[in-house]
Amino acid sequence: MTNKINLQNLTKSEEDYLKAIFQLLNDNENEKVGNNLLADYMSVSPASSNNMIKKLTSKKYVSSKKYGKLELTEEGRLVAVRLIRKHRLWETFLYNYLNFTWDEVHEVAEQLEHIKSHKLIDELERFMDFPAKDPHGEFIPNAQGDYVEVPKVMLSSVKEGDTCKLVAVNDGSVDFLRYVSNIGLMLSSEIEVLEIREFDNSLRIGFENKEETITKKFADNVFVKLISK
Amino acid sequence: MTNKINLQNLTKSEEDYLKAIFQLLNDNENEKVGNNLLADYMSVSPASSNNMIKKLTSKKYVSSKKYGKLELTEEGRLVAVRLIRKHRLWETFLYNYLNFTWDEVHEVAEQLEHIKSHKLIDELERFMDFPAKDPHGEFIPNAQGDYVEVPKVMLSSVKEGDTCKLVAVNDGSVDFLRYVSNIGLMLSSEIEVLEIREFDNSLRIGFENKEETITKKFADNVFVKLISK
DNA sequence: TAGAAAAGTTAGTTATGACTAACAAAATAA
DNA sequence: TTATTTTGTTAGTCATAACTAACTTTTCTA
Repeated sequence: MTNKINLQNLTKSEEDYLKAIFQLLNDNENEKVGNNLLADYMSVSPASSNNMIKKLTSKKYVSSKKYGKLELTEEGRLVAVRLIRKHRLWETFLYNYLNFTWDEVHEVAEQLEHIKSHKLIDELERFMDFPAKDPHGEFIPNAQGDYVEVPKVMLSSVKEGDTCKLVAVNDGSVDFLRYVSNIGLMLSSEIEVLEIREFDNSLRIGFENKEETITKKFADNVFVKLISK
Repeated sequence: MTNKINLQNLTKSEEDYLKAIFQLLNDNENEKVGNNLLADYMSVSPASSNNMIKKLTSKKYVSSKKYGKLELTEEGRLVAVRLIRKHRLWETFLYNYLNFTWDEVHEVAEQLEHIKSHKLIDELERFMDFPAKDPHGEFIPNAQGDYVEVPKVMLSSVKEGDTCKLVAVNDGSVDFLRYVSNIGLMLSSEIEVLEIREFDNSLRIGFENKEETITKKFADNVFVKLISK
């Protein structure tokens, strides 16, 4: 009888849930991550996710109390980070070697990340010469499970010519949110800063074949992550 | 209401069974392929495989009658060949690019073959510049589903220096079978023909770090497939 | 050709991971 | 602070794909 947890013997479903919990905890650093949020993220009923939470809690990958918030144990976190590592390495492979486009990589990587073989993923990483970031600009965790987030910065601090991805907006005002979506920007939009006008600090930005001029105040309220190859 | 069969919507299990039936039909060209053989090959109980046969028959991938022999429909054959195509392309990738050895490739390819993406496999094939054979020397079927077997030849007809794989023995005599296994040869053994002595047509062969001398009569009763890169 | 062995089938059970419907607890608002 | 909404839980059902045990059909063999 051993108390060592076998990280290999998880079902595809269990893996998907652990990754989802990790992502939700990361994306909602301060707010509570609960069952309904998870159910929504996984596109299942709250009953289904509640079942899985119980299972993962009894298997010591998740720590949760009745009606309480969700957290991952050290083992659960490791499983999730390894999945993200695999996902990002495969996305990089598909994008750099197999002519996949930015928007095609995710769906296939979602399948490939569940392939069980340490050698496969480590050799794939070596074959690609240890890439630091995936096609979306996110850091690829190493084999030890070290996870680093690309820092979130204000759009107004991005340099001319750089490309970035919209990850959050300052949601203080409803007007502002409506303004953002009217322009056509949304979460994950890829934005290129075409020109910065020193006169009034306004920015000319390009995204999805459109161009717009935005004010410094607007750019101060939009948060992005830099994408670099 | 359409009568077109969706080749994409099969479970991993259904795919595995279809591939197994295809392999068994190929390996036992004349003999009857039935439920027990399939169960054995899949390492499940006859009840389980019988269930799946019914399901695949109702879905028109398999044609079978009660207590009768198994056959694949055209759709079933196509599913199986596409799986074999994927399996062999992945094996080739693992072997040629990711430092996998001959005996490591199968297990991982067994998982990778179930990834659903036409683009993935066609681009992988292009990336490797359309390889004709996999690391085991088997032909890789094309995207249209054309399947060609590497011909089975007598070991006595293999040229000096060539490498081949044992695929069958002439099983007329129990003595001979015992002789073969005593030497240490078995199905799938990789055999290199080191020397052919013209004096008595005996062969010096190497396999799994061993060397043996065999007679022409012995070599006439061992069937192999040539392996070429 | 009758009886035994092998091959195939059916019935009923189990685990996983979905679902709906009904209910309980917590959080928010009046 | 009570009422209402949101969030979380439980009970019971379904499909997939495995299992065992019992049974039937077919095929061998004496």
